[in-house]
Amino acid sequence: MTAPQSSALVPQTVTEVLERLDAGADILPKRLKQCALFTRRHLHLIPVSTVSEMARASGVAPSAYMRFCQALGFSGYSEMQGLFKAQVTDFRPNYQDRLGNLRFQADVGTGQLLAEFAEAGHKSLLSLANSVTNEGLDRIARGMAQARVIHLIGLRRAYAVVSSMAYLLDKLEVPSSLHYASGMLNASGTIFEGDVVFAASFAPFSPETIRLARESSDRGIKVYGLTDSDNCPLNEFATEMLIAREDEVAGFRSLTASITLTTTLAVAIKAVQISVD
Amino acid sequence: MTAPQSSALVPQTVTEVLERLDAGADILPKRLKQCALFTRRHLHLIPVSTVSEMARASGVAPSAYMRFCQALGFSGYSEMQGLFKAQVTDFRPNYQDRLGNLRFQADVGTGQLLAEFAEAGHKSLLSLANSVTNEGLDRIARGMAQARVIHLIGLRRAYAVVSSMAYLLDKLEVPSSLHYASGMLNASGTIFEGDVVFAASFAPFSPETIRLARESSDRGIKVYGLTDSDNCPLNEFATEMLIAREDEVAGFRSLTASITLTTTLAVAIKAVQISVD
DNA sequence: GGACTAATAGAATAAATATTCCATTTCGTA
DNA sequence: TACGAAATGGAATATTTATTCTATTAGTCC
Repeated sequence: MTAPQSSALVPQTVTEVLERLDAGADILPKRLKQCALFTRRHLHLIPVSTVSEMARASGVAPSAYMRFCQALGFSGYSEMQGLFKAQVTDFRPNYQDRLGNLRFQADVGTGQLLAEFAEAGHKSLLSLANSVTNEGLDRIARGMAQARVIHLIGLRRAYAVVSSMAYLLDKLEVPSSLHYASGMLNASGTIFEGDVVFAASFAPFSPETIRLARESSDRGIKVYGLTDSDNCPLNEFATEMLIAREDEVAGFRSLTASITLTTTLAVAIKAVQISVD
Repeated sequence: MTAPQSSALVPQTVTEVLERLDAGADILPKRLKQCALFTRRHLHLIPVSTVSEMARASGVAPSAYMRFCQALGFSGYSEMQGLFKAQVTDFRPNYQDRLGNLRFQADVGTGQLLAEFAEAGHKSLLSLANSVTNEGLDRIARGMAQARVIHLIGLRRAYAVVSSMAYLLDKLEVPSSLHYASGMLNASGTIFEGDVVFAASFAPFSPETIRLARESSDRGIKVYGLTDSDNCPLNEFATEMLIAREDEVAGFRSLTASITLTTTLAVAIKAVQISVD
């Protein structure tokens, strides 16, 4: 009469589901085992998929997947999906209330904070796509692609940006050199004609970054700059500038736009080099 | 006769939806503006919610939310939801030849490349909001807030992530220490009881990061981890794990989700410390 | 302040989806 | 190999959910 009660009560947490999944892997019949195997590896699909989709992806009939859910202790797919959807929905703090200024307050949930930073990220990316021109980025990519070595400079908040760029350029086998603070005093001795400098500096601008970039420029080295502000000192002598503005949350900025831009630039540089061959 | 064609063609990307959302905020009628406002802040709910749920959460009737979707250019809610479901579904495509893709990209132009990385960023942020739970992040923030010193470990692609975190924690006056590759052999001598380790490791996982984290764990130090994959070795012994999946463009990933997450975490840690005082 | 237009909410309908049922196949056992 | 029990896939049904329609309300222009 009632549904198969193979394993007692219905799972209340994702962890419980995982346990039953692992336990069932041995005892379940063929088709149901397929379901367990696929589901185990694609848990993230559950909240956004229909039974038919999960069934097809597992290589079984919808009715088989149905029986699989029941073997796990659920009444059906809907109940199981509900558990996984809750995982996502859970996030939602309080609907209608407007954000306001979230200062450091105990009652501001961490999830809300993540939502704010994600939101800021979306805005930053939109603003980036609107402010950086195709031509400008293209000119810079072409300019930098011709360099013997690309020298990367960036301190404080900009350091993560240039270091990620250094990693990517290295993987792409584009010769580059990352300048650390400690080595910067005499670093200009390692920069030669035919090289280019890529300097990232956000307000308030680190004097050391500016100085090394300016010295290089004075010696005829091409300097490309990345900043977040119109009045960056690099403007005075840089061959070309990029601007990436980051939206802020409670006074803090992520690096979403900057790193997206430098990642693009690194790949574009390699693309130019390949297309020239 | 046909559905309202208020804004030309149907949006094909998350970026386009966001743009129309922002544009519409001014010109839309009252109820539809409510939809836009709520939706803008809760994009991650779309793939797992029904029209009725989105409508109720926005404070409007289902039919109003329906008209909202059409005002955005979609035929209805299902079409819009389809676009967002695809973000979480189409994740791991096929590992293709990177250079082959690059050659293709070179033809398309640098601006197109930036648009694609921006789009990937939007997707990654959505996926982040989908997969990280409020409670998990909160537990980690509380756990790390109690540390005497936070030790940050990350190599290769993860290095930029932890170094940006180090900068931010320093600004927030949260004691932390960034471990470089060169100092890692004897680094565990600097990690004491009462400290915590935050290790970031993306596939393929650097053995050095894993080893230092494991050694610390063996000595009773709490280890928190950040990765991009379900089968990260840190899983075996970490107190708690965070997962940030990055969408890729032609085989390359930015760090959008990871840095957004660690930025949030850093601020949350400080918030917890302040609220305890 | 009245007439027109746009917008709205709720009810009606259409479509998609979950769930069950049952004839058939497969598998283990004697 | 023959028997029974379990498992399976496809079709039928029930339920949920999206979408459209329409009467009513709110807003605007003259």
